[in-house]
Amino acid sequence: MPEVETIVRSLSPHVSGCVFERSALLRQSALHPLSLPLASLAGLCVSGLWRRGKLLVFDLFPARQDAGSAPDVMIVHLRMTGRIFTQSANAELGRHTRCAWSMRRPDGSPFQLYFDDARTFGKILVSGRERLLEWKFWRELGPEPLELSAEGFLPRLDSRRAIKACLLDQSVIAGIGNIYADEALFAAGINPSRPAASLSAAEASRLLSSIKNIISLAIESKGSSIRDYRDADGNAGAFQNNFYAYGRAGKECRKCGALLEKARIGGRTTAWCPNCQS
DNA sequence: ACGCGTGCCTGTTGGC
DNA sequence: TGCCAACAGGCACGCG
Repeated sequence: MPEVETIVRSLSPHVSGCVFERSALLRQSALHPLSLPLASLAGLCVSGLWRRGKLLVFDLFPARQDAGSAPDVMIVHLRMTGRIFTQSANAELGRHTRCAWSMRRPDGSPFQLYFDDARTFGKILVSGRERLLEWKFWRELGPEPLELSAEGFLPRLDSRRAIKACLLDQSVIAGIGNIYADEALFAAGINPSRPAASLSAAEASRLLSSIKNIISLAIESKGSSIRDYRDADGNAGAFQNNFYAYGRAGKECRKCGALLEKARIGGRTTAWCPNCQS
């Protein structure tokens, strides 16, 4: 999510106020099954770019004659290896380019918007706002962590699942991936295997504070670049240098020196300090 | 209703 | 050096 937030900030100046002309879908599976055809974007203007959880949302200005049937939003989910960036109008496609949009700036100059995705997990969804509610994932997406209160968070943890699994569940809380789940649990001193419902109100409050703190710091660092992630200008993030838990299994804890442990929790590789997290 | 395991997908890594 | 299995992970889906 800090990566998506960084992409919103870096891509927005390049696409805001620009108009879609042609779309080239190079990999059919990149289009979400609920999406309208990409051809429906033609003539629409990007009136804003924002983020909801890990989803990148393009607001589309209904500038066409047939505005009644025109989509008013395009959502891009980059998943792990997706990248989105602008290119010159005559640029060649990359090996992993899944979609390319020909666009025009307010001054009339042409350019392209590329969606590259090596592992092809990412999705594009063009839709009207009402139709969007047919998308279960969107409908049930949990609250934004930075806007969530401790009182709102606690009842969402009423589950026998491991707290780590709950943090990764986008309907519990939006935007937390494997990296930030491990980091937040470490910062809060909470063992990732604990049943979510076993957390006291004080612990849940501490965890939420840690989530907000970690996410804010990661956004300030422009995200974490393990390997693939780059922002819309091609820049890597720096938060990977601040990891205490993620990817550090078998290494010494940066706080107490104990060896970090590793297990699969919530279906994901998890690292934690057996001494600092209980 | 809930919680868990598996599949999707391809580039990278590490063991033999 | 080359080969290949394991691994990375966000989410959909099916099972018990």
